[in-house]
Amino acid sequence: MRFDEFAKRAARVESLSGDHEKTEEVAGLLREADATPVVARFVQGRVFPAWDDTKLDVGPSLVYDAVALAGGTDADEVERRVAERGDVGEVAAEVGTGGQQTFGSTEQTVEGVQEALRGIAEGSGEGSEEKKKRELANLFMDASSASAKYLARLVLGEMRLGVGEGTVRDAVAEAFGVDVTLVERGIMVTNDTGEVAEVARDGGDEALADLEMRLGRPVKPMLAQSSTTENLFADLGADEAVVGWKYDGARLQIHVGDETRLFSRSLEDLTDSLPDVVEKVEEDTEEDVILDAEVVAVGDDGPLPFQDVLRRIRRKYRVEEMRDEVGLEVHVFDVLYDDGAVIDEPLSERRDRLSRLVDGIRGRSAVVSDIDGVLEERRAALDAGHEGVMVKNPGSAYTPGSRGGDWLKLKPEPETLDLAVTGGEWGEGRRASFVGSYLLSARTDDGYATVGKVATGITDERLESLTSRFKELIIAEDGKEIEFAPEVVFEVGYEEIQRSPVYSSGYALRFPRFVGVRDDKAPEDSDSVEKIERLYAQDEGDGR
DNA sequence: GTTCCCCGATATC
DNA sequence: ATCTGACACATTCGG
DNA sequence: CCGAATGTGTCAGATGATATCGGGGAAC
Repeated sequence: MRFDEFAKRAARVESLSGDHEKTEEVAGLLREADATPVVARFVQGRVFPAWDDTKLDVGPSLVYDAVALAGGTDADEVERRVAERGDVGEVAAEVGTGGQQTFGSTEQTVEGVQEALRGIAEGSGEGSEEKKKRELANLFMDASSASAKYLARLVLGEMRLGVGEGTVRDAVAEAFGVDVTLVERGIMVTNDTGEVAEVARDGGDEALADLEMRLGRPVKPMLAQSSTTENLFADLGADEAVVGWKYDGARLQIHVGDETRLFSRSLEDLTDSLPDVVEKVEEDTEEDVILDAEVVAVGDDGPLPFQDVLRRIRRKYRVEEMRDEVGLEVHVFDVLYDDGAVIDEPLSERRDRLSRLVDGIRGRSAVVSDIDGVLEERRAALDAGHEGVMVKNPGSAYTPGSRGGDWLKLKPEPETLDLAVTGGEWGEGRRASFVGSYLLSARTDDGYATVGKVATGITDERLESLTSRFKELIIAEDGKEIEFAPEVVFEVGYEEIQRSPVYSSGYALRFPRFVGVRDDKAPEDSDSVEKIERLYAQDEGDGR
């Protein structure tokens, strides 16, 4: 299939609004394309399957350069236009064709594009960035304007077609007349919609059924939903619950076979950066199992901030030194494979199984039958400096990648601060015509110091009214960045205060969200850096 | 010619 | 991570 | 009893802080 044809079809998918229509359109595309696996990935904005460690290493900046090179402008001009239009794709489409004519006429195929991108991904070493730019620019020059649009989006991983894994799953089933459940299982096990589409096309239901969970091949971890103490048992739909401590670390899927492999939440192989974890696991476990766990950083006085975990995972250099500086603890809380997949067993059985398989590195959990039991565990977890608890349905299976009501997380109510808005940034995509995020500052003795930004928690309607209000307060603009006169105060919710190497106050909010405008407050009445300092110190004292 | 720093990309939450 | 919004589908409400 | 209103689940998209790695280029 020519990439140009793919681009036209993609445009059609994008224009549809109903899920069913989209699914049908994607199904048609999969059926007609000879390069089924490639198309199945491209349609989701993926070039490589999730398990593939190949990275394009191409981001917005490099794309602007390449588009500029192809279109004979400069990167600043491209960036300016992207800020205006809110979409790289559209700018690429315009620039590459001078607004009118198709530049090249090379019949680039979908597979050809994939090959070219693989080539780009593989480049490294001196001069490689320049080479990437040139190769990308060549792709743009060979592309029609429709192609350029989707090519730009593809390399950035944002197709914006409204198509995700669920749509592709249904489309594969429809396109090749196979069972959706088998497709879903296949995707779960392979983590590659491309491969599953091909298997479905060539071998039907039978071939799909042969795909199985295997040691060394990671599976997406099961996810949780947020809940509240009031709704907990109703959300769970059970009268008993398995309550486990929730640790502030990184998710780890541990495969113990001939060798031990560690995978992250997004299926990245983390083994080489965590030799101490491998040792601990091998001391405590038997072979041929897959475990689900969380790693946390620990010091002499209990758990360390999440930032310390980040200093360990994915590290390539000075791994041995760091292992002494930032200690790690593993807390295993589930088992997915024990000489064969056990994900369909109910949690209560897997929990028993787990207690037979591991001992020292098992995370703490208890079975309770009322909210008081849950709160008791949460108190204990918080006192020990951890994040809260996970509450799980004892009868539930392990459903990889899904965020159903079987696992619930219970975090403390978010704290709130009143902060002055001193800046902002123009948005992208559907926020293109709005200020998409706001810079927050806390009071100091002689002015304001920044503590982070907020962007989430704002309704579309509010986004619009805020934008017109803040337009009046613009002092300066630089690219997409805006400076505002400090007049408006936002109430902002957050999870935690952390030390910041970036913001001038020296602190930043973790998971900030917009709660409301404090029209009753002037910026001089906003919260101070001193208060933030105090809150930070207090958190530290609270057993962490 | 080396070393150091900046910044973009990619990952964690 | 967080949040909003769009849609599909199931359940309840109101006449 | 039927159509409208309401609730629930799933998905997509737009955005937060932060750490490391790698390439490029300035400083030495």
